[in-house]
Amino acid sequence: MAKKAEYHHGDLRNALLAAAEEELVDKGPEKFSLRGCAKRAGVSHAAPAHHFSDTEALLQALAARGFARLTDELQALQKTAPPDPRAQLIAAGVGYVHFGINNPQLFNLMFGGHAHQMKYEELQKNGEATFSVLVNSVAKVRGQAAFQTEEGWRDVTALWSLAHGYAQLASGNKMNYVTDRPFDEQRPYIEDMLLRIIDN
Amino acid sequence: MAKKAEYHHGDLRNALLAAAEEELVDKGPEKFSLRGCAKRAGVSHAAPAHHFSDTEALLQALAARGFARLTDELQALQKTAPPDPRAQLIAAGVGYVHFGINNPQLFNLMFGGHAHQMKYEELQKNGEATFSVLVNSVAKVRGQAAFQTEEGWRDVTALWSLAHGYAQLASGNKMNYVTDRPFDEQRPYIEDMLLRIIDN
DNA sequence: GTATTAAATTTACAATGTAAAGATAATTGG
DNA sequence: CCAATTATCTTTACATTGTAAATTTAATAC
Repeated sequence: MAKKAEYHHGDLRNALLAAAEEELVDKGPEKFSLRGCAKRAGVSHAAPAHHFSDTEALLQALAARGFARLTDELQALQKTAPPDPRAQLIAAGVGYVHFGINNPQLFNLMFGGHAHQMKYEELQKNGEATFSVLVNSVAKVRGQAAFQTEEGWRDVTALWSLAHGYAQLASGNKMNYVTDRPFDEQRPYIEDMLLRIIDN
Repeated sequence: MAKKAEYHHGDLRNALLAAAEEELVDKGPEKFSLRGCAKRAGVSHAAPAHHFSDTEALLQALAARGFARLTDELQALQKTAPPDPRAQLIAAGVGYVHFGINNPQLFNLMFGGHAHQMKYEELQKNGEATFSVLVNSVAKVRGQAAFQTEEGWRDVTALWSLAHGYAQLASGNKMNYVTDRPFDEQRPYIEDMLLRIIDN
């Protein structure tokens, strides 16, 4: 529990993850630098090596953390939402979009990589946890038996795709005609889109 | 029209763009290197500077080219599809997904950046051209008057979001439960999802 | 309290992006 | 047709980066 800058940081791993997110947010994925993260955390440039095998490992850990945070946010939103299944599902969908719009760089990191599944299982696991929030919400609307047919999976796929696509297009400034507006004005449109799928 | 390796390449700009795509595809966005592109094109590592101000400019030009190719593919698909408006729209939507799945790194480059709009207007322009294929297709289904109300824009937003989200989730290995199958097996599901939105 | 281990630093090096200066080919104007 | 100019590419140079190795310092274990 050291306060001053000392030889042993105490919690450098987490500090580096926080620093990496800052670095990512204000320098962008291209200009991102490991040495920059170390500087932000107040340690030498080689210190990260003791906690992350290389830059990629740090970024993947950050992505994994992003999924964990997204899962938490969705669950928190569902707790404050009305308990009926449709409202719960809408809460998750809107929360998903909200997260993407508010964390564009992190969101992109989380979904930008390819073929990293095997290598970083924590990332895989946390991603699946997020996914299961959605799946469970659909199950509560459609009934558990839905997933014995393929229709339940189609619902999940369509809902997830819709929310995800909107989130990325919005956060990437590809739909300025709608995303120039504050989020609370977008919310009814998002809800409407999601409901169109739920209500077939 | 020189064949042998000579001092003046003749068409280095295009050769570099082709090299950059190769480099991106088989090294990935992290390990991507400008010097690697130069080597692939068979020129010195400083040659690219005469055609692109920096690495970012090369990547943005590649993204712009990606949008141009996507637009072409969509229009080509629409020419072979049945002429009725719904089939035309479906062709564009399915083609969009197909492009994303077959060009995951390029697709990600095209949609991964942020705040580059002002700087690289060709990218902006080509992106809008792709977008207009979708908009026009929706207009032909709904009637031109649709865009005087907000409902037409909602259709566009929902369709685009759905296609885009599916494409990215699929190409990022986040939906293996469906994307492990060959594309022709996915096609009817994709069409079904798009139709669900078109048919309200 | 010493030995061992963990956590950080310092040093070193190869790879990269980019700038500057030089070399070579293409083009232009007479 | 030839000199001069311009465009295109190379060579050289340098700061930044990622990562490995050796070293130092603190924490832990016996």
